[in-house]
Amino acid sequence: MDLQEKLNQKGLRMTRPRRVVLSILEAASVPLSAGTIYQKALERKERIGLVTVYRTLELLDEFGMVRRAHSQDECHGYLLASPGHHHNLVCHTCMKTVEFPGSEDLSGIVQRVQRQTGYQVNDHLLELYGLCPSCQES
Amino acid sequence: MDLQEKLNQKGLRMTRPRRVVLSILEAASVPLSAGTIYQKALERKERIGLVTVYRTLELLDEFGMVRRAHSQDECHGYLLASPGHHHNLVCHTCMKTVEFPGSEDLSGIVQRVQRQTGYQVNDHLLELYGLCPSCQES
DNA sequence: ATCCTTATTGAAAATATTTATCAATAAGAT
DNA sequence: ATCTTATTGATAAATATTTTCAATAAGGAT
Repeated sequence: MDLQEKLNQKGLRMTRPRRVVLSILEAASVPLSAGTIYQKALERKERIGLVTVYRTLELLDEFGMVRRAHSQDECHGYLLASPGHHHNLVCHTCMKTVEFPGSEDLSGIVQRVQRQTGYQVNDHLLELYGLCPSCQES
Repeated sequence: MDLQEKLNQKGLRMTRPRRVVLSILEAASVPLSAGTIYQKALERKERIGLVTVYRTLELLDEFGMVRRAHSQDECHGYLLASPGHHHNLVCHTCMKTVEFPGSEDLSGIVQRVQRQTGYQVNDHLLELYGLCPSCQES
C-alpha cells in the first residue's frame, strides 16, 4: 500500500511537500535528518518549510513507511522502510545503509531473555555496523 | 577498571562533578538524559553545570562506561554499562531498563547478512522492548 | 603543608534542533 | 467552479547541544 492509499484511508491529502519528502528519501542510501531533507528539497527548487518536513516525517513514521536510524552519535536519521520487518546495516565509513530482513532469527534470544528477566518482549531494534564492500577496498 | 584508573591512564583528573554524574547513573534503572542528570545533581545540592554533564557523558562514553539507549522517540538517554557486551531491555510503559548479555547469539544472523550483503560486520546495536513484570500486572 | 602547572569547571553566549501558533493556501469532493 | 477543511510556511517559542574563556581546583613536585 503506497502513501496515496494510506492517506485516503485516513481522509488525509496527498500534497506536493509530502511527495517531495518521500521522493528524497527514496533517492537516499544514507539516513537523512529533517534538516538535510529540507536542504535537498531547496536544492530541487521546491518551496517547502522545515516544519513541514518534520510533520511529514512524523506522518510517514506513523504509517511505518520510514524508520529511524540510530547510529551511536547521530540518532536523527530517517530511512525509507521496505514493507515487512527489516533492520539496518550501516557502513561505519561512508554511512551507506542497506536493510536486511528477518526477525525470526531473534526469537531464540528473545525467549531466553524473557525467561531470565520476566519481561514480556514485543518489539526490538537491531542495527549492524561494519564496512560496505567498496569501503573495504580502500 | 574503574573511572579513576582510566583517568590516570590518560593523565586526566578525578573531580567531584565526574564522581556525581557517575553516582547518579549508578543509582538509575532508567536511561537518563543530560538534562535529567543535571536536575538530579542539583537536587543533591551539588554545584555543577549542565555543560559539565555533557562533557562527562562524552568522556564516559569514550571510556565505554556508559551506553546510549535508543528508544524510538527518545534517543538521548544514557545508561551505565556493565563490563562486557550487553544490550538493553526497555519497558515500554515505565521505561525501566535492564541489561542482558550475549553477543554470541547474533553470530548466526551476522554471518548470514555478511554473506548476503558483502558487508563486513564488526559491531551491532540490539535493544528489546516490552513490558516489565510489574507493568504486566496493571 | 604549600606551590605550580594545567586539566577542568561553570556562566554566558552561540548554534542547532524541535515544537507550537495561526493566517493563507490548496486538495479533493460536490 | 465552488466549498470545506486538511495542510502549509513564516514566525516565534521552546529545547537541546556546543563553544568560549576567565576562574577554579587536582594532584604531582617541593
